Order: sequence, then C-alpha cells, then structure tokens
Amino acid sequence: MSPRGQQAARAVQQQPVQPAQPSVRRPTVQDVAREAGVSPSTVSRALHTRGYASPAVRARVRAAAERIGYVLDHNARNLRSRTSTSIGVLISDLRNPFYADLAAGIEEELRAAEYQMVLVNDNGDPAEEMRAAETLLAMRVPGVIVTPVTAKCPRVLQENGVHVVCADRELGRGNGDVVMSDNKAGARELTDHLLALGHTRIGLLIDETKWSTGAGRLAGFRAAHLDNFVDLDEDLIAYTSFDADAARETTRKLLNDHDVTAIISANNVLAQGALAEIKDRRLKIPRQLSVAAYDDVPWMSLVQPALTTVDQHTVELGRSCARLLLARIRGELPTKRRIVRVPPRLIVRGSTGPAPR
Amino acid sequence: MSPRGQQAARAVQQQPVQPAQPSVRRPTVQDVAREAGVSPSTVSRALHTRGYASPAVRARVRAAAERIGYVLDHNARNLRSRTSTSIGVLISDLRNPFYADLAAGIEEELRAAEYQMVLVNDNGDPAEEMRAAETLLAMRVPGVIVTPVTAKCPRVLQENGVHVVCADRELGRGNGDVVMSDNKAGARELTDHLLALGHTRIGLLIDETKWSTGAGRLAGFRAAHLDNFVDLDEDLIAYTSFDADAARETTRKLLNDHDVTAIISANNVLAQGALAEIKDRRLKIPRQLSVAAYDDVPWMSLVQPALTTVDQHTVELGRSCARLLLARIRGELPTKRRIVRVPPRLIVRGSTGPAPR
DNA sequence: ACCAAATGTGGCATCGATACCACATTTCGG
DNA sequence: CCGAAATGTGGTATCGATGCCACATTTGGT
Repeated sequence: MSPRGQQAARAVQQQPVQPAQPSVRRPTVQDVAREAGVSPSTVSRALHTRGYASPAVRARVRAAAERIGYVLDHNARNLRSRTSTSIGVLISDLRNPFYADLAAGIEEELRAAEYQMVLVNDNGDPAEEMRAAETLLAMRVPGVIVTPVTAKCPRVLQENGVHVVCADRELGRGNGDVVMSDNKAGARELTDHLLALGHTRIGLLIDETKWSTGAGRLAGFRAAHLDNFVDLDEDLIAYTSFDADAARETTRKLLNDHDVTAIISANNVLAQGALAEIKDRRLKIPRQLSVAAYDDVPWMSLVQPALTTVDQHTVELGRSCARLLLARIRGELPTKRRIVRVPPRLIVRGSTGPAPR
Repeated sequence: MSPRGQQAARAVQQQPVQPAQPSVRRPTVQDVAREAGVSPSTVSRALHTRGYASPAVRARVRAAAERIGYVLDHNARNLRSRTSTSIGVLISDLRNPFYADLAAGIEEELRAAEYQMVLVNDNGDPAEEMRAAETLLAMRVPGVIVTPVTAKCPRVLQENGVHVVCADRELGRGNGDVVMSDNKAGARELTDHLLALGHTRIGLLIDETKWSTGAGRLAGFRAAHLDNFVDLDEDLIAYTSFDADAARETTRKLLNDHDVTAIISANNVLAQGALAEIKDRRLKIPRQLSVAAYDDVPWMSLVQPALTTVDQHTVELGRSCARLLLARIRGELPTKRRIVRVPPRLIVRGSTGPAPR
C-alpha cells in the first residue's frame, strides 16, 4: 500500500464515528491512479467506462480502488458525461397502496438496471407537480415516470429533452408513452359480471371522468349495459370527489335516493368510503347489496365477505413503465409513441351475488 | 475507448436523433450572464447562493434567466460545492403500508425543505442493503434514513461522512440517530388492555426479537404480564417469519396446540396471516377469540369487527426522521446521538372483548 | 524483414456552477 | 475634502470523472 493510501485509510478510521463530518476527503480517480501506477484515464476505463483496459491493468486498478476505499462520484460523472442514472417518479400519494405498488414495481425494475428512483409526491396539485418537474430537470434525469395531473408537466419535461412515461393515465395527446390498465375492458367485465347476476340497477361511484382512467372505467360500465340491453339510469352514476369521506357521503345519498342492488367503486379509496357506509347500515353483503371495486388492494380480501374486484396488476404496471422508459432512454424504441394497455383480471369473491328478488 | 468502441459510439450518434433525445443544449449561467449583462459569478449569486447581489441586479438576472429558460444543473453545483440536496431512504418493502407511510412522511418533510428523496428497497437483504449504501455514497448524499438490516450499513455510511438516521429500529450502538415507536410502552398498553378483559392466555405472534422493534414489543408483552401478576406461558410466544403465509401457519399451530383466548400480532403483515386463519376457522371475534395488532393500517378499521390496534403514527415517525436528519445536516444538533421514541396510541375497536367464561 | 493496422495507455480539455479573492466604486467620519 | 471602510461585481481556479485524440508498442500480412 502506498503511503498516501495508508494515510487516507487511517484518516477515515480516525474520524470519530459519531459526528459524521463532511470533511472526510474521499479518494478520487487520481488517488487510485497513483496507487495503481497508471493514469486517471486508465482508471476510469478500467473501473466503469466501456473503453478498453487490459485484464491485468483492470485487476490492478480494481485492487487499488478497493484498497484505498474509492467510491465513484456520480455528480462528477453525470456532469462530464451529460447523463444521469436517476429517474424521476412523480405520483400523487404514496400512502395510497395503488401508488405505492406502482412505485415499488418501478423501483424494482430500475434497481435491477442500476438506476435510482427519485420519488416525489405531488398530492394531485398542479403547482406541486410543476415544481417537481423543475427539480427533476435540474437533476438532469434522463427520464421521468409520472401519473400526470396536468398535460403541461409531461409536455415541459419533453420539451427539455427528458423522456416521459405516463403511468395509469393519458392526458392530452402526444405527451409521451403511456402505460395503463385497460380500464374499459376491466370495468366492462366487472359490470358484465353483475348484470349476469341479475342486477339492473347498479350504482357507479366515481371521482373523475376527465382523465383516461375514469373515462375508461365509465365507458366500460356503459358498454356493458349496452351489451346486455339494460337501460342505464344516468342518476346511478354517482360523481364524488377523491377521498374516502366524500365517497361515503355520496354512497349514503346513492343508497337513500336510488334503490340500487349493487355498487361499483371506481378505485380503492372510494371503496373504503362506500364500505364504511354500508357497514354502518348493517346491510347484508351480498344478499341485500352486492359490492365491487376497481383496483384490488390487500384489505379487499380480508374484509368479510371478501370483495369482488378488478386487479390491475399494479406492481407489474410499474415494472412496465420502467422497462419502457429504460428502452426509450437506450434508444431501442421506434419514434412512435407507445401506449401499453395492461389487461386487468376480474377476481370474483364473496361480495357479489344474485340480485335480490 | 478502443477503436471498436469508438466506431460503435459514432454509429449510434449517426443514427437519426430520437424525438425527446435531441442534444437540447440547455442554457448555462454563462448564457444568463450574457443576457443580463453581468458576470457568471453574479448570476450565481443572484439566483441561488447566499452571496450578495443588489436587488436591481437580482431582478434583472431573474428576468433574463426566465426569458431564456435557464435551469440550474444540480450535478455541477453538487460537484463544485461538495454538497447535495438528495437524501437516501433505504427501506425494506414499499408495498408494506408501514414503509410506504414512513416514506411518505419523510418525503413530505424533505420536499418542504427543498430536498429530494432517493428511495431504495432492500427487501430486507443485507447484500442489497450494502449495494444501496454504496450507491448513495456515490451520489454524495449528505444523509440517509434507513430501516437497517445490518449494523454494517449505517456504520459504513457514517465512516464516509454521511449522516444517518435509523428509522423504526436500533441496531448495535452508536450507529446514528434513531427514531422509533416506543414499542415497549405500546405493547405493554395493548397487553394490559387484554389482561384487563380477563384474558390470561394471550398468544403473541412475532417474527423477530433481535432488533429493537421486536425486542421492545416482546418486552412490553412480558412487562404487562408481570404488572398484572399473570404467569406468562413461554409457549404462547409464537415465533414466525416475516410474511403473511408463515404467520397464518404459525397461527394455526398456536390455535391447535394452545387454548389461547386472545392473539396479538406484532405487526401488520403478521396480522394479515393471523386474520386469514381465524376467518377460515369461522371463529367469532371477539366472543371466542380476541384479536389485536401492533401497527395500525387502514384495512384494520374496515374488517368486521374492526381490529384493536396500536397506532405508531407512522407518517409522523417519517417526518421526525427527516426533521432530525436535516437538523443534523445543518449542524444544529449537539454531537450526542439522539434517540427519539414516539409514543404510540392504543385504539380499542371491536375485535377485543371479555375473555370467554 | 517491413510497413500498415491493431492494440493499449496517457495527456489534456471539458462538463456547469461556485468559492475565493481582487478590484472598482461608493459612503462617510473627522 | 481625504483616506479608510463598506459595498457591489468580475475573474479565475476548481470540484472529479471522462471524451477525445495522440502516441508508443505490438501484431500480422506479404
């Protein structure tokens, strides 16, 4: 070991473990080069770059780096090579299991490809969303996965040369690739299931229909009615806002004002509100009322009876987003915008049964 | 790079440029300086740094930057100033609502302070954990929040000058600040509650007791028995592994081999398994069996009957971690290691009742 | 045996922002 | 009215790694 290397190692060890001070001077490629008796360029090539270095040198450099505890500096590398291995992920609410699963799938795939995930919550707020986009631009991320609130966000990112994959929803046109559940098909299948059980008055609890998500689910709901020649009473489409309490209130009105025999919640949060109200009324599920939801989350199989749901394979959705984005970044994809529709799966459980009389 | 490599690189560049990939040459401080008729140094000071710039100049520079669409380059800044506003967050499983909530709390606080969260899942695997730590070192993050799997991880980070806050568990001694639920107090209160209801044979479903988390909860369980002069049958402490299926199996054995009148799950995942088994047996809760869990998550109030739990204020736990870490980074804290114990809250719901006969 | 191509390595400029110091200009006490 | 202090602003080196090219050495074909 060179005197320099020894000193460096000793310095680190002498550093009191408690107060982590940034004064720890970390070894650089220069130091490794000196230690290994080669030039900095060679160190760079030997350690990280695709460039050539003979096996012997490579081994020597690796050993030297190891010995003096060298750690690459991503900032320097990113600056020089004008790239980054950080990917921005911009979602609405990590506490919602849908987004958490989505992020988990994304992270899994990114990690496997040696990328990092920078996760930002925007709380569904356009202003927060734009602030986050700005930050990600500043970080020079090569790509962002976003559940967009506004079309502006993906647009601005793209204008600045950042690849964008929209997850779960499509906003506007031409704003990056999209990965989402086939909402129409899923909702249609779920509605079909209820119609087949004899229900003709099915309430749909839904929060938004402007984005492709809600629009698709509503379209599927309508389509199933058409398919089955059942007239759809528009009053049974219960618009609510995006939180469990509002959903509960809306469910109350729906049950009071219309004699529905089944209720579909358009997502897992609304289902929470609906179920709370239904439990409160001590309605027998499914004898008096059938209940189902789009977006299967763990608790839905734990309640009694377990809920019939549409599983949109959220984790896999996330993985797809990441794979697609990485392929884009690597330039492996044709220019044309890609829209991936992941087929969901109907899971029939105990909460849906024949319509009463 | 070898000639082969060079050729390859050239070939790639000659390919028709992808849509979002063009070498969008982004403006730099130089450009802003030209536009505003000042020097780069002044631009830097006017826009970001604490250094002085007269209000007039500041406004002029701001306007110029806005006009030409200037965006700061974090990599360059980080490199030069040897700091970063990215914070590493290293957790076991984002799909577990506990970790998701923790991360959500952390992110919220970080975002408010203009920091970014780099989130990594380690799946509870020591090797993954170390790989992640290495990556975070390479990113030159000033701090990391980690639910440690191994004491090595926080130690190595600290040795390299990175501030560490351990979340949810304490591993070893002197490895950074810690923020956790007051596990002993929470478990004691929960156990007290059951003992007060007349239960004397309470099963404890627990996965690990080597970390402070499990150890604390077990200690609380024991302490409550002592307090109430109830002999604790060691066989009722049912050790299982960290997943719902194992917990279910263990619950089965516990119910088969020991006539417990109540079961406590040490965390939300185990509770899932326990409940599945109990549901399967169609045991009446709480008439035949009382059920409770440490770590309140949303579904626990949706099942019938709703579960009695200990709420550890997970989101707030996350916020505390972030606040503590930021204070450390800013050097606002005394050297001494800080251990924050967040008092949990017992939530009594319908799943616990008087012991049968 | 000779020259051209192939093969390894080193040198140096550079990515973009900022720390630091120098310097021009203003302010103001005596 | 003078010089010292205060006040703004500009110049330049630098953070650490890598792209690019030059160059020394080896290989191989004829």
